[in-house]
Amino acid sequence: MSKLASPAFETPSLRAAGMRRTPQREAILRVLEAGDRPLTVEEIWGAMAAHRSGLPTVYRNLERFVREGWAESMLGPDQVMRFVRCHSRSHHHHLSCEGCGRMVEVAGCGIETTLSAMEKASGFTVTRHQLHIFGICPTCQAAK
Amino acid sequence: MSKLASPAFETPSLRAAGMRRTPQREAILRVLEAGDRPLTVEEIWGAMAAHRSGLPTVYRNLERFVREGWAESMLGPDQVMRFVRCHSRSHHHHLSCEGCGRMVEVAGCGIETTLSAMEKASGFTVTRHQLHIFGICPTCQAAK
DNA sequence: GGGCCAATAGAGAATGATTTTCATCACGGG
DNA sequence: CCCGTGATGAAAATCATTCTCTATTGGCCC
Repeated sequence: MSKLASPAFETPSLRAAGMRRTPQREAILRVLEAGDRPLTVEEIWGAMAAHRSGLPTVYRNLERFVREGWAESMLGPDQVMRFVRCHSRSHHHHLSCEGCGRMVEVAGCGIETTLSAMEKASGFTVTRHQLHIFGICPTCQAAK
Repeated sequence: MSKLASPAFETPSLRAAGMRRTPQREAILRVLEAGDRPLTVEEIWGAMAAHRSGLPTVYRNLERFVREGWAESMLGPDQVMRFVRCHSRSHHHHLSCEGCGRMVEVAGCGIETTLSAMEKASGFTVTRHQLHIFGICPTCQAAK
């Protein structure tokens, strides 16, 4: 436990992605990491306490993280944009609770066959898809 | 073919939905009906030529139409909100071309089994889902 | 370890889509 | 044909997001 203690939660690879390692970026990632539900820009900004930065910086970086596939943005039923950290960069979908907003990531995707059927029927070449699933989480079901 | 000729394209049922039948509403629906791709509010507004109305009216009515399930809103990759007429009020999904923006509606949905698998795995009770599929339409594929 | 340069952050203003306000208007039941 | 209520229009207000421009700073090089 010397002063050489490892950086614990080493940021994925800001560097590897060609980005400089700044305290703001690490703070944003940390906040996203801690959130168990999609967060608005203001929520993320407000949670950055120590490293409070300018909103433009939050916007700029979130945009970049989304581009890198580290986070995903989604427009909820309330028309507000929210961001979540993608724990997996491989194919997955999000399942969010209409009660508390909490969200879980569902690995994989079982709709490939559906998609290929659609391709055949329409003549389109499918390039990508977004699937957002809404429901009530176990906790909210119990609270009901 | 008397002067009693049916109102041709009778609006779905503005009245039945508790809405008054106004020229603005009919114009908006007509524009949506004619569009073969998601349209922005400004595009819809601009296409209302004869019945030019105020932008707030377009917004108000689109919101209502979406609520009634007659249209659907979607945020494209360019972050602009667009609206499409749902030809079917039954379950369906949209497949849009990343080349020209044209969109087709795919009847049905083959992901029920996937969803129920997710329900079991997560403990959530799934209430609804959104699936947006992107691809290249036959025309754009040929043009390539 | 210090210096350099491009990348990045900050502040504040600008932008622009969407919404609100409120007075006027018109659909449609009686 | 009249009235009450819901709808529209015009203009202003909102407010999230973006832009501009300058000051910082990360981190590769020597």
